[in-house]
Amino acid sequence: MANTLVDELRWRGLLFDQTEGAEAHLSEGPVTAYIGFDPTSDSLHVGSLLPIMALVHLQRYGHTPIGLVGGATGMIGDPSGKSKERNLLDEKTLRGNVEGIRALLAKFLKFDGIENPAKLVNNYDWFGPLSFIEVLRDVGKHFPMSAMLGKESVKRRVSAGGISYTEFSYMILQAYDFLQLYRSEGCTLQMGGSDQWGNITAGTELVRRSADAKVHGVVMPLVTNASGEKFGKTVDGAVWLSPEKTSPYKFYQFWLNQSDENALQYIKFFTLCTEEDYETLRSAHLETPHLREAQKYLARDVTTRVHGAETLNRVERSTAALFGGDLTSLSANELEEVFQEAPTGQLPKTEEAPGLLEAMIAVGMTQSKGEARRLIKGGGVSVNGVKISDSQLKLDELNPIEDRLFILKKGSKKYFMLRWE
RNA sequence: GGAGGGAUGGCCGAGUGGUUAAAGGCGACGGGCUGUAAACCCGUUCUCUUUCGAGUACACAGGUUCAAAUCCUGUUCCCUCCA
Repeated sequence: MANTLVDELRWRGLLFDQTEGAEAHLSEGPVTAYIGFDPTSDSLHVGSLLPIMALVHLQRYGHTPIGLVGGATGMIGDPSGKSKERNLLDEKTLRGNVEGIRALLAKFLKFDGIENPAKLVNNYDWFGPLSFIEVLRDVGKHFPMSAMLGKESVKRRVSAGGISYTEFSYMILQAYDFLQLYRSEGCTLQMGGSDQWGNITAGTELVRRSADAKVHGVVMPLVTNASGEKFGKTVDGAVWLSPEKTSPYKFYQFWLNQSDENALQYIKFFTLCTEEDYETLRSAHLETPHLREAQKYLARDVTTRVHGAETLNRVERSTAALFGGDLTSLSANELEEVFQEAPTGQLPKTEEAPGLLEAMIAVGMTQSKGEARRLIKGGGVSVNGVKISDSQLKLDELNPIEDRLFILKKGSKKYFMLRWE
């Protein structure tokens, strides 16, 4: 372990910017720090993993981490990094989302049994009872218009077509969070992604002006892949942390399929790998890149932390069966277990067996028979591990497993399951 | 308010009466190579049809013509310039 939190963040490449004196402040002793999470969905996606890891690092270095869920700010919408005005969520939806986030954070942080237990707060608790008049009088007074208009997030939105008063006010709310946590918890540090810099400094300003205290901000880089695209988005959409939204199998595969460069970077970002172990792994990876040890390490580590060791085990067994293993060595029941996350279709056993083309449509592999035919012609389809070249085949000619199950494969890694019973 | 330009397949973009289901690019999908990678190479990419072929399609609604994405009229939407 590095000597201090800042050193730790630095070698991991997680230190993007910090307010003046932040590093000194952190080295003086344990501090209380917070990071905000946006509850616009009931699950966080992998993009939120970085701030979560930041809380974890805080706790490891003896600081007290506070996770703040924006029950109130989520109703407003942060204009940072957004090009459009957001839809507002109702209170009930938000409450549900907050609960989901609480459950998730519990997997990463210790909430009791140690000297610096993590805390979770919801800013709706203090914004709910607060009146508009109070905000304008006590908080708004400390915000010069010129400073607000000068914020990058505001400028970009104004020139991109406008911003509503509601979202314009967002920074005031986030700043007030900091003030509130400073007063009630002695919180002196806010962390976040670099897109939060404007909001964070709004907070340190507010605390300085209204409580006459020096508090700090530390921001982390935004995670992008090697080609600069936003991290965590795939063609199927975001990669979520909850198993209901993104299956553990897909989750594991997401990490496993990272490029060499990204994998090494992400190990520093998303695992607790020590610097020594990292260097060992890195040189091993550079020497034998085809073994993809970095990807495997990354996928195992993150999947275990998010979904648990048991789930990792299951996912790895599926992976072994799918890549390199022999499907037909498994029983129908085992296959159903392995492919429980694959798209599944069903066809009835009729007098005349349905054709393969129909089956492909039934499991959602293709939209039309023409497309199915072309795919077979191109050599992109296997059934129960056997590559198909004849699109006229009927199901009874394709050796159903235990006379009722087909595993269809499209391309090299997309699987579909067909029940024929 | 005045003048002009435009709307083509998931996206960009050729095409101004007949070999145009519509060039080219991107994306997507499949194959090869490989490490379940990157790069690269090849193929496919409206629907139905084994093939032949048929149907639908170039903003929308009509019209001219043997024949229209292409010409005409109206409608809707977008853009640029002037005031």
